[in-house]
Amino acid sequence: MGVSSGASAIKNFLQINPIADKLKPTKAKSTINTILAHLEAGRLKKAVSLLFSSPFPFDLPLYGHLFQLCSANRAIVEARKVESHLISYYDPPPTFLLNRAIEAYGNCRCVQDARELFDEMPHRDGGSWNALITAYAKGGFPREALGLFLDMNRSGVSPSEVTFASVLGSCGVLLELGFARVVHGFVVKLGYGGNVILASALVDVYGKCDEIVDARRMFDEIDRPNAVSWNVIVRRYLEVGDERQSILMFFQTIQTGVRPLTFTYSSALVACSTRQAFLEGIQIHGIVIKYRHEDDEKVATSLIDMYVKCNDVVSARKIFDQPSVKDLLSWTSMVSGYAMAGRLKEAQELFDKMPERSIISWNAILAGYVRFGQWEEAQSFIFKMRQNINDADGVTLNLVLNVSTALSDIECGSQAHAYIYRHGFESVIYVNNALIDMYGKCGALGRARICFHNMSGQRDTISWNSLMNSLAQQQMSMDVITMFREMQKETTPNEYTFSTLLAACANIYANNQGKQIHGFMIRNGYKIDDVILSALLVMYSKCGHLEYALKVLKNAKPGDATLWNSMIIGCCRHGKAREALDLFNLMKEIGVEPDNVTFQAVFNACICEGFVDEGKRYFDTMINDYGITVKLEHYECMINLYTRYGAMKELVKLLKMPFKPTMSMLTRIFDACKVYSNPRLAMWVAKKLN
DNA sequence: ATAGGGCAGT
Repeated sequence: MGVSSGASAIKNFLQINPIADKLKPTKAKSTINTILAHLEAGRLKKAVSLLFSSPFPFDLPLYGHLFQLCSANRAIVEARKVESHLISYYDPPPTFLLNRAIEAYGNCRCVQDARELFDEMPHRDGGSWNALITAYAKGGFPREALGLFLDMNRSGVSPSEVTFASVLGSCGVLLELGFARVVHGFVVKLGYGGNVILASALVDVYGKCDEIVDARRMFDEIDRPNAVSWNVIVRRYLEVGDERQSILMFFQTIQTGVRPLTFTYSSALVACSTRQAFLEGIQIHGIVIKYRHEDDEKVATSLIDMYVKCNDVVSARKIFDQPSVKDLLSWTSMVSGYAMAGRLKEAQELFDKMPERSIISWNAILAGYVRFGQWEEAQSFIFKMRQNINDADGVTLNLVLNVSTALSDIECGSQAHAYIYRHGFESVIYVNNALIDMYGKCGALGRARICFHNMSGQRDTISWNSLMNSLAQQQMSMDVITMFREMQKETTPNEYTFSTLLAACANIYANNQGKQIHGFMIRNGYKIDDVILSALLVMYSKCGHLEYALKVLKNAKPGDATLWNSMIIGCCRHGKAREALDLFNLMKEIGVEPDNVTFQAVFNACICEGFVDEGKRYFDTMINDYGITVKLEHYECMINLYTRYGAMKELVKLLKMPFKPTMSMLTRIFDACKVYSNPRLAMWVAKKLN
């Protein structure tokens, strides 16, 4: 605002004061005392109505005082009365008081009143612009606030620090990065660069606009960041997904000696939860205690949640048991803690004790049953939910659909579908995706397709994956490959897409397509994780490209038997039994622990090549050296091996197994008895068959 | 004048 407008305010004051003095009778003295008494007692309404009914002007400071109180109490009617009184007895009214009036209207969220007064006032100064811009910014009209800022500059009034604060706030809401940069230049040019509040506001805008590097640069320029500055940088790091930096900045806050805001703990603790940073979480807990923030409900809930997410339910419970921190959210947090740890009985018990429950509390329990595959319990819980609350949200429906899918209960799924339709959850993408998944996995591909088509225009990668996955499971491999082409016109595939796609290629031995997909992934920089590696290996080995499969195996991190199993099975399938056994020996050398599937594959290799003695040795090794429990499948392999190559003595010994021989085993043995003429064993089999 | 938190699923 500068000197000139300040001077004009004083000039106004001097001009009108003599008039006011002339009009002020003794009666005013007693009235003003009554008004002050009302104000003292907090009776703003009475004070204003007395003012309003007094047909004479009062001292200017009284108006200022009244406007401020109207602001604080959001008393719009009173604010209008005070303004009306002021302009009736002072012509022109002093600008600084009208500015207070604009502020009051702004705080009452009556932008229209603020604007009208601003337009009608005889003299405007910088304060008037500030008041109006702030009114718009706070009133939820950030766009208009920015427009006014431009008008202000055009009219030659120079913005103050206060203006910039409001304007930067509005830039943050609108994610107006370009505007913010211009304002930043302005701030520096006018010499406000050292203002902590403005600098913090800039950190905030840059962070909100995802320009976290600029945000940090700005932050580092602040000489003495205050608690808000630290809060902003911790929060912004969290929201761009850099939890590590968020935590680091929190600890720097402490090192600088700044007492964190309670909000800041929440951000830092959420960061710990996401990263499962247990040790850091404990340290933050210590700081919470040091600064006596442990009784804050929100801080406590964040702590509980941090412990829960770091799998320390006991510590979570200790905080929860402190008397002052129990509210709906901490209850729910604790219940969810037990549920997610698989301690569903304890979760249920605590849930039953809750003084009140939200839909989130209900969902927490249901989510526990779903996560741990307790489908029957989940189903009866859903039933209980229906009886107790007449409410479901997107998460509930998603969970209900998961249960339906797992139980192949298309009836339950269709009921959920009807609910979704009636309550308008069709616009929720992940609910729709769950529907596609449910119908697809229940075998109702037609209905899955209908859901898929109904959400055209709002489909995401998961929608495509769901349908493709169901198609692949039902051997419609060509459709999967066709859909992949369609998919790329609309959205981007992810790792999950490729594992489905590669499985489909493997199913129909489409190794050319498989190879193309592999190349596509490499060219487009997709992460080749364990799941993809396994899918690639299965695809190559199934299609007989054993050399490619081997390359994949070499690139995988050692130690995972599954990949080796696929490789060994692939060798067997293509008549390379010797290589299969070499691989097994290599596995041993490298130190990869074989599992029961590995041995099944090894036995199959022996069957292919007629390695009877070797097969027997591997069988003994499995039991004696690896301590693997012999499963029926292993006996099946060995019986297959011995019968095919007439190792009747070994066969008889093997039949002392702890399983009842299956029908297919018995027929196989019986046939072998005929070929290798073993009437005694044949009799034994015949007896079993009867 | 700046910021403005915590619980359910994906």
